[in-house]
Amino acid sequence: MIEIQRIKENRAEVIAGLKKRGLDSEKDIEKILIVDQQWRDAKTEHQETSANLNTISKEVGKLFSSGERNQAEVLKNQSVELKKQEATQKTRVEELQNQLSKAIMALPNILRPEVPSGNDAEENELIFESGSSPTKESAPKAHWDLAKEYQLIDFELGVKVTGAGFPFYRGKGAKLQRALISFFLEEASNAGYEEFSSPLMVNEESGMGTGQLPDKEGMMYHVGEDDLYLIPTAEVPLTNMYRNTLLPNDDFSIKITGHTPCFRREAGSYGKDVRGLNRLHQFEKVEIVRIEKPENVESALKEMLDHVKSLLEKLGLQYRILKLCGGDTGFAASITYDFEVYSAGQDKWLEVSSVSRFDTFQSNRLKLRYKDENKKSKLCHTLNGSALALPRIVAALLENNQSPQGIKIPEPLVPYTGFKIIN
RNA sequence: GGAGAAUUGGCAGAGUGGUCGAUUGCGGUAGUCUUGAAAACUAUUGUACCGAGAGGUACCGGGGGUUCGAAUCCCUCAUUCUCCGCCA
Repeated sequence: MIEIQRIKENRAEVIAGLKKRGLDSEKDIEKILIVDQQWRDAKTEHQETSANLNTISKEVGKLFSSGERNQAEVLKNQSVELKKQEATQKTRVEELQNQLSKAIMALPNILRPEVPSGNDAEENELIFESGSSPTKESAPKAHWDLAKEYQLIDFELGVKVTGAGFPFYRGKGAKLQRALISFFLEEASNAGYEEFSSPLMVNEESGMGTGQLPDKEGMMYHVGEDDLYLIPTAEVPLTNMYRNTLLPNDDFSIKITGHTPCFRREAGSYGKDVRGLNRLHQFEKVEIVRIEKPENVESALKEMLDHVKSLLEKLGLQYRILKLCGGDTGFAASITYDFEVYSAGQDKWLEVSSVSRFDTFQSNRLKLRYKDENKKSKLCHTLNGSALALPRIVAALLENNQSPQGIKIPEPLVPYTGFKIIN
């Protein structure tokens, strides 16, 4: 949620920031400012009436206790009218308030100046590309064939038991997955992130806090009977731990990590994009989350990017980094960097991490604040990133490390898998 | 799932219809005293919002209601604890 203060003070900048998303927000902004003013006026008026009412009530109390019944009755009758007025004003304030917050909630985050303009993934900006794939095969196989050949993943079994997009991992496939999770968590720990194991379902308030609700309701599985949502990413529980929090000073830099399965409905996906491990309804991911004061955000972001880079390098994967253009950047983010690994068998780039800063967009919804050096409350900044999402990493490892002898496990991963090759 | 008890400021804990945003203790902050510290004493110490300001409004688990007036009465939901049932 954009801060109303920001809209008021930097109207042009806000409109420009939204324009980069292809949004013509001028009229919406205009309306927000009008409703905001109406709300303020109504609120002031209502408060005055309340103050009057309070004064009268106290007066009545005094008269009663000093025995002046008649006088008290007169005042009581007076207050009846005022009370009606107060109720009407209150309703109006609430209406305006709702209208206002709805309008503001509907606005996506303002993009940072360095975000390139553009409509879709085609126009993302390539900012880094690493070396080449280690595979020596002239016609490398796709991971779904390799998974079958070595009995690592069983897609059909998943369809039988649950449905498409819920595969079984088995044998060395399951172990590889477990090894990757441990490896990523350990790397995050070493980088100073505190590990959490979180709930996998969240309530509606949490969905609101990080911005999945109300805008992207359809992405999450909803358990109707208990009104809970299966998390689409660990970001939701990890960030919402800090909902309604006022940090006591500005001496903080919160770094948390966690592994969770992620559940996504992925309605409307089809074709080769969903083949094999490319897009699943349930997948494992290790997430890193940071809560920072504004001064530290830039360096935190760089640190996170370096962290993800180092993971991919340790795994020996060919990868590239994209700075997403306006049209491709998510609702809540002010800037996003995507990491993609090269998948030799499919000759395709697969997204394995998305590192974003949200500025105060989430913390405003979350009411996550800190006291600055002048003891004033200010909104924290939040950032998060995948480090990393598993299935596509598995896909890339299988495809890039294949050889006639089998699939070679990258050196740093061997202590976690307990085997060096899948054959 | 059933029965009972509870939920008050950073913590502990008073308060059952009328200057209660809330007694008190601890803690925090500032000061006095001290060479320094401790102790003692004094003062201060919640959050959000409206208002140019003076000031005002709201908040005693959440929501609703009764009343001129609610922390206090009523309804409802949530959470915690105890007992029973069930269970990894």
